[in-house]
Amino acid sequence: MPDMVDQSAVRNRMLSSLPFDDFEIVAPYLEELTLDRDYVLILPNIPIEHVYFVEKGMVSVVAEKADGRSIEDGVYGRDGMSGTPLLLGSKQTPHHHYMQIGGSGFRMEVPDFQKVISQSPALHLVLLRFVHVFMTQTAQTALVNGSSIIEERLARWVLMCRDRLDSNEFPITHDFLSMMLGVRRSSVTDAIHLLEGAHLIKATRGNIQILDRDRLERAAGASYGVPEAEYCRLIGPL
Amino acid sequence: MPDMVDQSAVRNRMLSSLPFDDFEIVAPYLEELTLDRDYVLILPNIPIEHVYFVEKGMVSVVAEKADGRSIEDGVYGRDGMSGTPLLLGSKQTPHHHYMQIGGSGFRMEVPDFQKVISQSPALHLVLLRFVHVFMTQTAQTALVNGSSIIEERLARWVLMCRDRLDSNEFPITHDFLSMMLGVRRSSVTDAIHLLEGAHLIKATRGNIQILDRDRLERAAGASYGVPEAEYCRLIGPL
DNA sequence: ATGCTTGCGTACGGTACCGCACTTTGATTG
DNA sequence: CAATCAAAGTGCGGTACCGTACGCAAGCAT
Repeated sequence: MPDMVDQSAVRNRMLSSLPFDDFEIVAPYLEELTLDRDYVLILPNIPIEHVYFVEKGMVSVVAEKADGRSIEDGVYGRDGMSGTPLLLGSKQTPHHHYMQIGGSGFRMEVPDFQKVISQSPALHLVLLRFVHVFMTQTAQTALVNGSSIIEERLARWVLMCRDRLDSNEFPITHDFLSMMLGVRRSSVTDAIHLLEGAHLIKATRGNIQILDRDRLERAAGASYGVPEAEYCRLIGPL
Repeated sequence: MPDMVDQSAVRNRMLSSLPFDDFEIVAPYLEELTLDRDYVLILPNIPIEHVYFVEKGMVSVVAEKADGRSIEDGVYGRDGMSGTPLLLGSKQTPHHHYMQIGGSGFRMEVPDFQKVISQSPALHLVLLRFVHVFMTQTAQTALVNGSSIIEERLARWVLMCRDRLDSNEFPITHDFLSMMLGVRRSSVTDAIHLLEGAHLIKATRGNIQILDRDRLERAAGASYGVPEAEYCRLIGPL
């Protein structure tokens, strides 16, 4: 058995929120690893081999159309887990999961995960609740993709990023943001300039820094908040 | 105990796909009822009291923004069930579920549902799989809302409707479609005229009829198909 | 220093869709 | 059959965003 992970040092909410007895069931199967940017957690339509509990960094969940266009459905980091389809009777998913912001985490082989789930109802429950919240997030993405201007959607994305990292600053290029939001790269540049002009963020080459979180939230308007409230209600503060 | 429902007459896929022994567990709690257009199955942020198994008709799942704008996240009919949050450790959801096309179905009180779920792993599994497919549908909605023109999205919507009703014709107004797609009412009118011009559909007052399903699917392009394939893979043909 | 690559600023014509509003038509009701 | 209302047709100016593309600058390797 590998060295036991110390729960008090764990940042992932799915793991840190467990009663100690449940954590002890899970811990022996956790393998720690670094998760560099672009690391693929799940390939579309391929059976999942490992589930990942992110400690640092952020994952993008991306849906791809047959014509090559793609867009981000949602993001997660230490607030969740990869591999939720396994809880829903599917070994795979049509979506791509990869590290958008590099970091680190734990992973577990799927057979071990299935065993652990059956032994720890507490873990099973919190993971199902995460599924519910993530569905809410995806629904909110559908909503804002259809009804909000780019500036608001960008503000929402930056806030979601902030919630999952513990930093007001993170590395991201306009090019990647344009893929996430499903818009032109130069439209992202324009939207960034608008938020910068209002002194809400500061952008440098490959980097975005939040200057005023409260006013950024106001800039996001009704785009931001619903899934976040649902997370608090069911799982706890992030 | 009410009269037992005859499984062979049941059209809802969640119920009709069950082994007979499992169906017998479920059946005693089913209450048959008509579901008129606009009937509300789930109110946002209010505890769910009944779960519904639709037999005929179609449900819209709608997300609302604080600023009043709303958009459809997905639809279901005899392919699914209302009340999936209950499977995910939540008694409520931020979304609105109501009959978009009137019909009929069964309902069950939530405490009975919880009991039935624990007694029938087969039902539990197929419902979880439906959750997975519905997530895929919502993700696809996010994708097309952000990257497809209205004409394609309309074609997708009509096809999804066709899949869930057994008719090539169904009652729907441009006004409702505009709320579902999150666009202007007159933009819907324009898109309908385009599809009509290509002889794919025929629209009359408050009504849409499909003339050529195959070519309509081609008109929907990459917008249509991914969640539908996932349903077939995990649950079966619809 | 020199080149090379990647990320960003900027421009221009084009278009899909918007908000608003007025008209016309079809169904329903008294 | 007239009155009424909901549904659909139509028009017009406006704008958010697109596709494309070209130049510049920051960082990296040689």
